[in-house]
Amino acid sequence: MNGDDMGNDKNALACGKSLCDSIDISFYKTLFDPVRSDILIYLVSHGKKNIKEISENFSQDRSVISKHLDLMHRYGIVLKEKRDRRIYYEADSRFVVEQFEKTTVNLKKLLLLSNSSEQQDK
Amino acid sequence: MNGDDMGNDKNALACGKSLCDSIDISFYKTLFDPVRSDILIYLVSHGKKNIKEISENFSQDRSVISKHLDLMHRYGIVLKEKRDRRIYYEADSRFVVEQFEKTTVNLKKLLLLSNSSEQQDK
DNA sequence: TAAAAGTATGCATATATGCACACAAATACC
DNA sequence: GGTATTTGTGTGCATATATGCATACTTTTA
Repeated sequence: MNGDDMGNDKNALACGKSLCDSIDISFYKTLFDPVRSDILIYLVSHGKKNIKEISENFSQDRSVISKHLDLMHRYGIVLKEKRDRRIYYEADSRFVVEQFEKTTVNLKKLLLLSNSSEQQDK
Repeated sequence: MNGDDMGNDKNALACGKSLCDSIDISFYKTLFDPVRSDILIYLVSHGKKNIKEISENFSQDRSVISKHLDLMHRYGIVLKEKRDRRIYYEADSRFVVEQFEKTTVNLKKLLLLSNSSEQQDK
């Protein structure tokens, strides 16, 4: 980005919001990993499971699954619950769906906004 | 995934669909890259632009921007149109929004489906 | 004290990104 | 027409990030 055309020809970010601002990219990057999305589906269809149970159904090591779940938990994709010596994970389906709904609304605003001034592209 | 418990204790994929099946993960991985989402926003707010114009507004080299746009075009995020010696790219906002809407619907089916049979986890 | 469950660490590999440059194709200019 | 310039792409290399494995460690419980 050249400094000299900031403010008139503007860089992508100058004209309001960026996707990064209005959307939690990290959430989607976390969700759209093959292993993690498989874990999510596994949890959706099997209910609460601990890491040992999960890793027995995947080719990856316990330590790997543990890190994936930590990421997923950090972004709200799964819930964590300690019971006796185990930590049970559970898909937070409602939250995930809500994120998508929210993002869809934001995207409409962000992407279709300029339709009025730019409308019939061709 | 152990082969011996396929079909009873099931791996994540055995129990119906996976996220990968019903959702175009590559589309989202392509979209949720900082540079590419910035390019998308740039195109949304500036209309049709060629690679030279775009790369002048980003810090990356033309060749880098070219590759990003190629990826974006492959997944339908941008439209391509050749005019004289230039190739103009344009955000396909409608398509992007449609993808999100479709995915939201799929996710609801996929993630909230098991609510009835799963609510009492255990 | 031993086993189970989860996590942290170091290392190896895979993938993604970016740069610099060379190249191809189309056009502009003499 | 022939040459130079513009525009976009392909390639090789370097770096950054992500993923996975093996292992050691902590904590809890049997």
